Amino acid sequence: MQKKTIMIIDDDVYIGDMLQELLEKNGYATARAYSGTEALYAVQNARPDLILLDLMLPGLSGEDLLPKIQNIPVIIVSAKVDIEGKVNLLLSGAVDYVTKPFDIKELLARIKIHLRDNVRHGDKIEFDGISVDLSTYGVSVNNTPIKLTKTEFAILYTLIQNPNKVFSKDSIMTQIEDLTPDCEESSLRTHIANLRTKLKAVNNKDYIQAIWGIGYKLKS
Amino acid sequence: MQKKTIMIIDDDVYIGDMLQELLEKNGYATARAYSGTEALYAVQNARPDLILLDLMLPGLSGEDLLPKIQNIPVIIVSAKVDIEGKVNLLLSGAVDYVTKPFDIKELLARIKIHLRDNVRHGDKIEFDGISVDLSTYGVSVNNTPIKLTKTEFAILYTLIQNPNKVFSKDSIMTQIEDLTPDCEESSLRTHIANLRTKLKAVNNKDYIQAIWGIGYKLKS
DNA sequence: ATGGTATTTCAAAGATACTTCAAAATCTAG
DNA sequence: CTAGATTTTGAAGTATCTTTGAAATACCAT
Repeated sequence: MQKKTIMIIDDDVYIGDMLQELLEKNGYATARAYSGTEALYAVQNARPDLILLDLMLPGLSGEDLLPKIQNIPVIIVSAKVDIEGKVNLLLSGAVDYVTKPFDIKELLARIKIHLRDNVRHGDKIEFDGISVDLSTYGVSVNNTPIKLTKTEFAILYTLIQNPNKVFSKDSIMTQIEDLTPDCEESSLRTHIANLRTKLKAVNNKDYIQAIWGIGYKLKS
Repeated sequence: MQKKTIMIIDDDVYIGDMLQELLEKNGYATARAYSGTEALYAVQNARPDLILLDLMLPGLSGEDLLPKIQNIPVIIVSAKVDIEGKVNLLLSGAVDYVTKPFDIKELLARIKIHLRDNVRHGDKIEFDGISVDLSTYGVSVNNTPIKLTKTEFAILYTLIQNPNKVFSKDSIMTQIEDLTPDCEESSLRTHIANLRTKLKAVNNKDYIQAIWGIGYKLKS
């Protein structure tokens, strides 16, 4: 899988370097910007997957920059006093914030959440046109509702937690064993086949890919 | 329109304050409770339209509090919930959950959804042509009054709290057990059937849908 | 290429859950 | 106490889901 790019917008070189090193050690590509005005330009060029934004910036301030960034998740990284009006920040486009000095693990965890390739709205998860809602047991593909049995639902729900991740047959069976305690591999194969057919019926796309000798994954 | 009241049940003052500020900026009235036991009392007094509930509470835990809250949509706000736990929470009355750290916009979106599912005027709830009035025990479909037994009323009243949400048979039986303490599954099935028939008589629409192996829901 | 193995597909049998129905038991109002 | 309404129960019928196994196909290594 291709590396995700995270842009660090901070005029403090020391902190910026530290963040950059941290992120690269954790498998992300990075880009930097040191002022608000520069950032505005750099975002267009680098097209990062996520932005870490310091509020205290020379030139255009972080608060002013924020509304100009569209469609890229922004995490505010700033001193606590700056974040007094945090609600306003969240309303003007930030997806999250962490205060300096920050906990490294927490920052990484939040980055991970906002980089997910599936989208969660509470009990509803969406991925590449598939929507799965746990509270209504409703599933739709491209907004067309489809009807699944509870086992098929459980399998899809398992796979969509981590799109593109390969699940072994055993791990899938473990996940759904509360529902179907005596589900053998042969049954699972049939359930997968049925699930495939139902998903495919909408837009003729085969979402479920078999990884030979390993298991299955939900592919985009 | 009158402001909707949202009750925040969380012992973490920092998070609670943040939520309160956020909600009030978005036009909601708020109420607070800081422990499970306090919440139990406060819910009766404030009669909120929706509740945000943290699971880790001093005194009565969130899991224990949940079944005691009736007829008010509850969104679980908690650090970690596994899939197994989610299903149990949803089946025991929660309408949704968000995990910390959460995305503010998603939380607001979820709140909005659960506040508008059905329309409440005091004791009266309406959904898709069905009107249920708790104070008079009156029910009508497309303005045609129909006569329900008190058990049928209780079942419908449970379902209409959260249209489209699936209720397990157990959770329905729990909701109505004050009226009918020894209601077995077979009885419930008959009540559902009778309720169906009466609702259907007006406009030939089947409002109650069985989700095979899971439970029932009121569908639009 | 060829053999061995894994996956896909298919149909049918088996298991389970739901609906309907009628009768018995219980409750309630007068 | 009685009549009517409500609730419970169980059984028959129906619909749906799950499992199974065998045949066909696809994949991998030698």
